[in-house]
Amino acid sequence: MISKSCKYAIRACVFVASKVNDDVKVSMKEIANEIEAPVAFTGKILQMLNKRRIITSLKGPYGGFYCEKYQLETPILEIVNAIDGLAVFKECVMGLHQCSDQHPCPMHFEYSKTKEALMKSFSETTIGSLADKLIDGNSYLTNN
Amino acid sequence: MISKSCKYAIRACVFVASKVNDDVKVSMKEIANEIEAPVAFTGKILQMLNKRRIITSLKGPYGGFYCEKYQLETPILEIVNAIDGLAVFKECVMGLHQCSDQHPCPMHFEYSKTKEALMKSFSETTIGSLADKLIDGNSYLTNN
DNA sequence: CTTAAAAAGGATAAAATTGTCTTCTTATGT
DNA sequence: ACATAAGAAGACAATTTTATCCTTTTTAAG
Ligand code: FES
Ligand code: FES
Repeated sequence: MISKSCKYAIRACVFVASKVNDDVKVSMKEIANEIEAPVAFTGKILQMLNKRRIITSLKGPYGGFYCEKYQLETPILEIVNAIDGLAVFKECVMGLHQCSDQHPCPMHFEYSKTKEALMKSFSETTIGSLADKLIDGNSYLTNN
Repeated sequence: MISKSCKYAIRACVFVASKVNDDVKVSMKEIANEIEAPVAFTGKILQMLNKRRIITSLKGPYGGFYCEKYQLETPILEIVNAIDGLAVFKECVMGLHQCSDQHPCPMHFEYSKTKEALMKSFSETTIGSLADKLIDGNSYLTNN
């Protein structure tokens, strides 16, 4: 569905966002530890997210990653777009080069509804709303 | 969403199934050509599908691949299972090792509904029904 | 029985994704 | 200014997925 990198990215964003009220920055290491990903690889992902202004980074001592208020409103769709692109929501299930009502594959009319729904759901869910669920203790970011 | 191999597999099955009334066998080459995949790679995929009895093969001159009547009832889900496994329908969107109501990630309750719906749709759609849509001319297997 | 056509199987290779290591840059406190 | 702590960046390595090539086996027709 979505790539491993993208899953790391979503978890990282939600984790960082969940710290916004504590007004602390979290380091690459802390994030990598939380999301159970290799540190250096986590770094790469955080870099991309920072470039896209999905999270914010600050170098130097006492530096790290954090979310600005406006960034809490970022839809999860933007994370997916930043890491994997939007192909998963647009491509044909059967691999035709174009997915369209005009030249549909046999699964198109059944399947494209689900794709749309999925994309809508990803675009309406914000990083902040997921962080809130975490904070409320209704859900988890780590295994066990 | 699903792998390139799996897309090839679905298209291959539907193509083979669409020939069932003509009572002909189709060769690896013909299939590869139709689904726009490399011949040898198509061979590997057809091999797996044959092993799982999703399609049937016959070696030798006048040999090739075909669908037996009962195979038309095979759900698309079985093709996905044969090539990619069912992980896409079961795994956590955010990458937790287990997806469950007891230990949900923040996206779980929103997302797992869609996953279920998708899996249901894949399990209720048969190879034969897709082949029929092709035959009716309502849909296409090739680009352009 | 021989020949030939086709799929099966195994070994390799290319490309994409995921992961690692080292050096460079920036910010902070003294 | 200096030392240090952190992310940024680039080169490289491992793994997985996709693709190729060659040989073997099976089958049908003559
Ligand atoms: S054309 Fe295949 S899903 Fe739209
Ligand atoms: S736990 Fe993440 S989708 Fe179910």
